[in-house]
Amino acid sequence: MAYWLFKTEPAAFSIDDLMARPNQTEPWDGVRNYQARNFLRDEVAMDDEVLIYHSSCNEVGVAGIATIARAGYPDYSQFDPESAYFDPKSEPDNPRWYRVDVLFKEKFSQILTLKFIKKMPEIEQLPLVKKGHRLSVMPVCEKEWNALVSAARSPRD
DNA sequence: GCCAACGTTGGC
DNA sequence: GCCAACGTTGGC
Repeated sequence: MAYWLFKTEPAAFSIDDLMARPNQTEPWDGVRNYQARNFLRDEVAMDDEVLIYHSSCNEVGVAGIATIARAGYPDYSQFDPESAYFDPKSEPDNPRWYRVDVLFKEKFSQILTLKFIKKMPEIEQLPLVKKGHRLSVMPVCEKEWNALVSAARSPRD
């Protein structure tokens, strides 16, 4: 069992959108970064747990938890010329981009803000807090996962 | 909207 | 294989 953090812009897709989906499940598509792709294709596994992180919005931070309902498989949007994620250089017999399915698990009553996370002493290696990081799918170690989840569930100012 | 940091592209 | 130019990310 591994832990992850996935970023999303809530204006496009938020934890509330995931909660409202039929079966509360959604394909996590549109990831177009090779390092993130490698995680989705090779490492993210069924039943892994995922922090859903809201970026580029009013309240930047971790909004809730999802689990992996399906491990990596080709992201069909890369072959759809109508899609914003269309990639003309990707070949159907050798897909360049992968996605997973996520299942809603929990919405925190309060966003665990990036500002708060940066002040947590337990958070040392999470790529999120490194300067200039741009990774949209990243691993979270167990110690940091536990610290983040317990902070997110605790009342704070 | 700004802009620093970063990843990707493509000419050589 | 180098590296400048370009496009994107993402916090503020």
